[in-house]
Amino acid sequence: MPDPAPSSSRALRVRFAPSPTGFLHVGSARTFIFNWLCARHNHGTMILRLDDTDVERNTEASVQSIFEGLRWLGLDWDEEYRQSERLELHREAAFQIQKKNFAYRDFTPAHTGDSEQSNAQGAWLFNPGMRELRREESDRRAAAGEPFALRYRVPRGEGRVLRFTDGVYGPQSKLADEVEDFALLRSDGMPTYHLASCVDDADLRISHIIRGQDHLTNSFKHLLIFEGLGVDPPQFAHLPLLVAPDGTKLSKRRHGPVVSVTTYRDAGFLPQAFVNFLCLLGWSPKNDREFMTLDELTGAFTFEGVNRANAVVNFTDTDPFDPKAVWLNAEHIRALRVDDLSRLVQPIFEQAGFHPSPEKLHAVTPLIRERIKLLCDAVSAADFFFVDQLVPYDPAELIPQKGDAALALRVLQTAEQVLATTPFDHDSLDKALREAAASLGIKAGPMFQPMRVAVCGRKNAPPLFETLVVLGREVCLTRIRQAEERLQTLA
RNA sequence: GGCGCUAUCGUCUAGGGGUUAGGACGUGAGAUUCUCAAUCUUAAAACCCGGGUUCGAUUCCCGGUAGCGCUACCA
Repeated sequence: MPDPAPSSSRALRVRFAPSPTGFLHVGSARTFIFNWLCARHNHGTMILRLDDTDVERNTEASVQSIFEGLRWLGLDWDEEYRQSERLELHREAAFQIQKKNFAYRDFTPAHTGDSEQSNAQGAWLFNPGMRELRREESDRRAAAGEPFALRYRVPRGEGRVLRFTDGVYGPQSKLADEVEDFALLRSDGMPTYHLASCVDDADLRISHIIRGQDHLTNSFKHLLIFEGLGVDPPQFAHLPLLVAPDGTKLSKRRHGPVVSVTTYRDAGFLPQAFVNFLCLLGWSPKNDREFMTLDELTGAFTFEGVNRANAVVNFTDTDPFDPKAVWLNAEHIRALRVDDLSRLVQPIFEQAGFHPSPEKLHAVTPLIRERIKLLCDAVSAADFFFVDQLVPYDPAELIPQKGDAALALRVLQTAEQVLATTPFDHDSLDKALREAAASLGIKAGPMFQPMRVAVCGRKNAPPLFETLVVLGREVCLTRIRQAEERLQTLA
């Protein structure tokens, strides 16, 4: 083991340690974010460690998908490790723990029964006979090749109380007698999660372990391992879990793609909005602020702000995203500069089969910025700017509320004349079209609605004059003439 | 079953021995506007239950209940 003498003033080092058994899950992403916030807030070191000791379930594809997710979040890390490359360290540590008599060999065959049933009568603590096996016999059986698991020799019968102060949950204690003799090494010689994790945390001089609350009770075991290793344990801080509306822990199996961060990315969430949303789940700056930039989050982050109850991510079958996440995303979109939004939305239009020039897109962007909640909404909000031919619409939509086809036709004919002769800028069009309405003896509404439908192909669209300007005179005139023809078909 | 953790509007949360229990999302109504959106105003909506401590508990303590987690040679 490396230098085991940490000082209380050692540098802050935190780690995010996902096991690559699938895509990056929103709960994991949140754990990563809180670790990152803690690191950056305290000018510490952020470490990414892939806990990939479970060869059965780990895949390289998962590793890639985790990187993909993290890259999208846009949060960095300073050091990177793979647990599978540190196997020797773990084995050596296990050997040292055993040597110090903090662990013993258990030759009992692996437990295969239904664990629920075996737990029904009470907690299993250790396999009788194995804890007290004489050293010589244990050595002999091991030398003879008999498989064994290495178990921690949890202190018993001395009333020992295990204690630590959690950064979120406060003082924690548990009777050592109630902790089972957990495994350190499996009978195939591979380290368990508990061992590998603690050995690496010690070796990497992790100062704060920030992880999901599902590890809260595991921390007592980890305390014991650190003791066996002869190092001071790090500080612990557990985060409340993210749960589904039914209260169960978010899981890939039960809840599907809604728990994958790539689902949010693909739906057009902004990473900063997603991060903002996740931070607000189980944490509060306590000042009623909700919309926050990464810098603001970093500045405001403290463990005191972390809530202790699980947080529900509110999705349904029809709507996979929490309404608050969507709202925050809209807020972040509105906060974007036109340049940036325009650049983000470009690939989305490309995917949808539109190929707007950057200039045109730049002109369209301000018209849709306040009208979209997700980036992908941009296509349905602005497609009419980029098509050659409007998709057919119901000509009846051209007729204003209190009017008839004849009025609509007069409006369009008047509009056609105005558009043909007026300078094509916002203010001129505004003035000329309002005057035209007045000359027809109608209000702005009945004047603009037929025009809007004619030009956009639908009733709900961005403001008319801006739209006309972006579309350009020729396109507007063409579409208005087409609308007039469509109107004829009604009569 | 054992152990641990948790409990404020539907959801995310603030608060805390005496408050009209605050904000936000969502929902309803209204205002504004050329539609939509945005914006503004407004309404409905919460302290799990029972004991105790106290002049007074939603807040502190205990119990119950419920939920979650751990209870694997998974992580």
